[in-house]
Amino acid sequence: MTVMDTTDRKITGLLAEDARRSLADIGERVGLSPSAVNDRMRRLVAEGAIKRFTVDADPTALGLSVTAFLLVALDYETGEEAFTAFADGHPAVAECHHVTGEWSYLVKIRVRDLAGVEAFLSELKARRFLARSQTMIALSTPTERAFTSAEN
Amino acid sequence: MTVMDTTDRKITGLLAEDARRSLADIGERVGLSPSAVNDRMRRLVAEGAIKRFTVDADPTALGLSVTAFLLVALDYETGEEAFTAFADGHPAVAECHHVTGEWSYLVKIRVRDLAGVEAFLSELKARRFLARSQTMIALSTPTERAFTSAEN
DNA sequence: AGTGAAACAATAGAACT
DNA sequence: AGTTCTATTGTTTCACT
Repeated sequence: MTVMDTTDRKITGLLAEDARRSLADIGERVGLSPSAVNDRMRRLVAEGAIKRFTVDADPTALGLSVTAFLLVALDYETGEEAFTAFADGHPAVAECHHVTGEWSYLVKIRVRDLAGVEAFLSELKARRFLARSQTMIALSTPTERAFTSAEN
Repeated sequence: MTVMDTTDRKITGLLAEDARRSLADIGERVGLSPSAVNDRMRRLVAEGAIKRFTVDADPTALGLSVTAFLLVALDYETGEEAFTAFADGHPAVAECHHVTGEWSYLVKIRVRDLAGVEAFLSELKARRFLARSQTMIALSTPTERAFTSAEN
């Protein structure tokens, strides 16, 4: 992957804020013509630096009122691949990270209600993935952004 | 907030997959004219069901190679508001959730390198937010999606 | 709420530096 | 890599149902 220059980063940042900005608008802010911005955007998408154009939807409006995090230690019998394939294919799974420390995986799920959390745990148990697990329900989430700036 | 009907949910889902679809394209898929889709989209944005149009950027391409999760128990002296305000204002913080269980907050950060994790922890310590904490570094993340379907 | 048409704005491509 | 010009495509508004 080619490294992004400052202009690429500005463009990506502007799009992260508002992906409906016109090429002319972005061009003005970064000092390029609309066509040049278009070329760069295509390149960023082709290279995978921009994975996709999407909307930030309020999960609650979609009927997904509960966010929960599961710390899981996999059963020794379980192949990691079987678990990650299951997680990736499951509609409730928003994120699945292989992490350092006491636990193997941190899984973030979004479900309708607490019964949805229970159902998800039951699925994991039924498939014998779990050696042990710990569940944290999000009571509130003061911050949740798709984009993190690179100022650090 | 008005409840979303099936068409609204379809539109939101289509936009989450690809926010650059034309009104005509979306209209065909949901059985409406471009104008009607436009009306609904405006309403969804106005109501906050669609929070914004954005891009899903690869953090690595932006120079943020490390994702880490911090479980934090706040110091008794710390006001929760002071902590959430700090987290929300910090550029490294991608998510901050108030959670049930042994820990008060789960914080997801994205930083350049491991030194960035250490720097963030130092900041928390310097501000005397921490009673105790636990850090998990993401070794790999098999799944990370902005959008979770409502099929559960 | 939705349609269809016309006016307007944005994007994509070509020719060129 | 970038610019400008233009054809094509997409969006917005409005009168009407």
